[in-house]
Amino acid sequence: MRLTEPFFHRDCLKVAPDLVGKVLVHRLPDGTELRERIAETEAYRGTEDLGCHASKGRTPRNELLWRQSGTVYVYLCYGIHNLANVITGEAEQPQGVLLRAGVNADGPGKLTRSLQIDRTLNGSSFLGDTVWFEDDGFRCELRTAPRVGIEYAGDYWKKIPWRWIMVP
DNA sequence: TTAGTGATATCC
DNA sequence: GATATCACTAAA
Repeated sequence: MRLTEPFFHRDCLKVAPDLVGKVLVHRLPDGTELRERIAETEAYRGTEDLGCHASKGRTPRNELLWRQSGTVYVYLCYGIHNLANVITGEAEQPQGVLLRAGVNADGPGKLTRSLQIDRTLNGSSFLGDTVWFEDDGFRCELRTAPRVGIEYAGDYWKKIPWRWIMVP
């Protein structure tokens, strides 16, 4: 079954682990449906989280973080890679979950590329008919780890275990 | 280990 | 208008 608004309308620290094992579906204009099971997520939470884009203040680029839960936040990183996030929690509280990998796509850039998710989806919703998540009953063990690629965030935020990985 | 890539923020 | 930076990847 498809995940609905209440699933995302929770703290990102709850949504991130729950999203691992779910299936992300992208329906293309021609009707093709691309699917990928999420294998890894990371949580980014609030302006005080130095790893979160929101810590730099509200800008045109990151203002989607303040939107209502279920919003799609896709941005370009290193000029090449589209990174996809789901907005979670209350509106006006900047937080979200980064989709870091799928079972067949090892890395956030590879995940979006294999599902053909790019910045044209930025600002749309995971509650609509273009991209959504499905729970097919799959369950698995998880392990946690520190987040990746935020060397600048300082010791505390760099080490906090807000990354969830599927254990095969 | 390192080049490649381009939008964004931050400084003139 | 110029520049530094970046939640990464592929090739070597």
